[in-house]
Amino acid sequence: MRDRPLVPIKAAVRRTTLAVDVVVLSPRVDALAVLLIRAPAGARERWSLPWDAPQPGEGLEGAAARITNAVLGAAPAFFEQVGALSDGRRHPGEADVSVGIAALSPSGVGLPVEDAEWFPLAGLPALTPRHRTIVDRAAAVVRQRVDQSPLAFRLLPSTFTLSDLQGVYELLLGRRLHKASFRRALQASYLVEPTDEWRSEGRGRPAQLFRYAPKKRRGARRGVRFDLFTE
Amino acid sequence: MRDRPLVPIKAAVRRTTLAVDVVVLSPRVDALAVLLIRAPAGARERWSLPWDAPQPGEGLEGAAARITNAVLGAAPAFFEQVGALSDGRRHPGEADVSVGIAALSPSGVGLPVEDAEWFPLAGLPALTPRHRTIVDRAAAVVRQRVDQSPLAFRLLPSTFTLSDLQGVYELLLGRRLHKASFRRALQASYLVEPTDEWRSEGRGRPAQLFRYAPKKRRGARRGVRFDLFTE
DNA sequence: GACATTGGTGACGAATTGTTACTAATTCGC
DNA sequence: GCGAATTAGTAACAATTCGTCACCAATGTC
Repeated sequence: MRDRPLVPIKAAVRRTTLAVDVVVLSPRVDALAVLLIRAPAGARERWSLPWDAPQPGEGLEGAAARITNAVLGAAPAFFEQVGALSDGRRHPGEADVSVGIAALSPSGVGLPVEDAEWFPLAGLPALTPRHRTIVDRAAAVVRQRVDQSPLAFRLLPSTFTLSDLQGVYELLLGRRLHKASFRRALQASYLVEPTDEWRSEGRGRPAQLFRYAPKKRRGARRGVRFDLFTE
Repeated sequence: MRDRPLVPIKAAVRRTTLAVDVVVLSPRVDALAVLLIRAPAGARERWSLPWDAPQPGEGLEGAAARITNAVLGAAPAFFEQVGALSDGRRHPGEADVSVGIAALSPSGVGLPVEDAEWFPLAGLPALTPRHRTIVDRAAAVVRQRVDQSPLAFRLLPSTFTLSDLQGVYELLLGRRLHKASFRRALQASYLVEPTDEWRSEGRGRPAQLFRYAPKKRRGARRGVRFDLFTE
């Protein structure tokens, strides 16, 4: 405690450069895909996440929506911040600070502009170190939020089959789920209600269509779980 | 898709003012407390979170450590980002963007400087709107991370009783836990190991001391839980 | 009509969880 | 010294949840 200032810190703002870096995720052909843009010639990495500085008066999520719209032609269906990074590592615009944002976009919505392309999450080209971190965190955040937020429903049309829904969950979580267990948990959650429509799609029995209709239920607070500590 | 630019966005950094706002949380007399600093005379709110702009070359967590040290005289035991806010709402330093950081400090470590004081989380004085949001999010983040991160152990000395540990969990979660269930879950988690020391503290049977010693265990991946959707 | 394919559910054993109730070791009051 | 109070620690039971298997239903294909 010797070298602590005797008076409270004198806080002062400083000017820094800030970037919003967006990880647009979308289900494409049975895998989650990330939207990347071609870097200008001469850059060390040939691809990067879409990014920009936020406009004055524009919120961070607003900037993410604008950026997604500029690259994909459609606003994302869901956002989640991934964290702010100021690690001094390389960024395409040499921004001092990056705010990473995960954005989810339903498949079939929007079309990438000429210099943008979908890449499967599992097979991305080289990115700047900071972008690489942001992508990894975005995937982790999505996996963590998928059962606490109606995120999966934003990737589906307003009515959908339970198999569709399970497919989205499997894509987002990156693993297979057991059909009976999935439906039982869904039943218990009161998140969907059946419509009286059915959809026949090729072979197999037609599936009933459901819609997202969350009902209030008392918070089921469990004991401590002591999940896997990643640290 | 009409009004979408025909070429990929030309990203450009802009200069903005950035603040790191720290929510220092610490167990004080059976409640979680937040460290606030007295605002300069004339400010609309009389108290605020400790904050500052990050120094050049200093990371965001580094800034949070420096700020905490300046106000408390001790570095925090744990950090977690709470998110970046650029909502245009009021901030003591009129920063364009705030990065909120939750910092945990063990009780009994450090001493607030003259113009700083602990307030119980449940009874805070008025803060600027942005600071109020950051505090609320910090509490939520801590509650969410407490069973995924060895955060509770950072608030305890290297050896502790299981009652101590349960008390910290209850403080962080803001609710009581059942003794037998807590211990069974802890047993199953292989996070602690007993020492051969015992501590007799006033009346009652002496308690065995434990230490934090996480053992590797295979990731227990469960099915989907469909937790409470807050949205 | 047999069969492949997809949708949907009942039911059973295993594992987990919430709770009660008990035993153990100590201090306090008298 | 001795019982009451207090805190630590655990066994055991009931209820619930979870993972899985097995099956039935409805459709298209041959």
